[in-house]
Amino acid sequence: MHATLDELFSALSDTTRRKILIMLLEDDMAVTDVADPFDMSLPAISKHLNILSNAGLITQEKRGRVNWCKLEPDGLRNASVWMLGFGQFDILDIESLEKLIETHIDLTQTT
Amino acid sequence: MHATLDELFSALSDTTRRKILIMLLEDDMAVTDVADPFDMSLPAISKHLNILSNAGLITQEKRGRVNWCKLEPDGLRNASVWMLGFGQFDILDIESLEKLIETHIDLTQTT
DNA sequence: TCCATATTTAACCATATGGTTAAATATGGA
DNA sequence: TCCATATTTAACCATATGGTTAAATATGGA
Repeated sequence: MHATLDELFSALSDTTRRKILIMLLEDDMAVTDVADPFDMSLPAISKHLNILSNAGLITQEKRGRVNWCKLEPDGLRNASVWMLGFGQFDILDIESLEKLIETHIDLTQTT
Repeated sequence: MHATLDELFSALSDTTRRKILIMLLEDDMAVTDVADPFDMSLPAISKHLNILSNAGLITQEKRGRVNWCKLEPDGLRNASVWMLGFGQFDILDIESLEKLIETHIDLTQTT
């Protein structure tokens, strides 16, 4: 269940897989629909989805014939934590970060 | 000069390379000294350092016989930005994030 | 029952990756 | 000048990665 950092960063190191993640940010999708925008065979996409699953970045739930792919938001946590520990916040522009957090708090408080 | 996200995440996907980055967080180091704690040949380390260079995560400066390796703090920026865009801040614990920022501001203001 | 749809598995292939050892290169210093 | 030190380059190797096509599998629906 615990994906390693190797698996995580490795999963993120492919453009196709990052695109898939961004697509899934929008909504859950069936494998065939994930594959649609790519100029690549279905088995290739299927493999990419497996890699994302093993990295803990998505989960797949089979309902009937359809395998629904769902983003696993916790998946990035370990990579994020590593970057935090590494000191990414010395790098990022602090103002935009604070804005982001305010936005987040707003969103949290309206729930 | 511009490392791709593929190169960046790929460079981060190896434990040896992540360890090297953490070592360089401490101080600049010669190639031989970087290699020392690893149970691996010098050419292997040399290759890893090249990968880190190409990913923009370190720079190397040759002074005399010695090739000094230096962390490139901007290197992580693109990866960080991608993760931000991806919405990592919905994931992370906001309180600890705020503490981090306060710490950062303190550090910034004492300079 | 039988065909269509959704997806995975199997077998394969070319190239990339991460390591090795041996040799080459370049600088420092006696 | 000549040896030691620091590092890279070359040639090689086994395994991983990212793709392919063909076949298998499983469910849905007429």
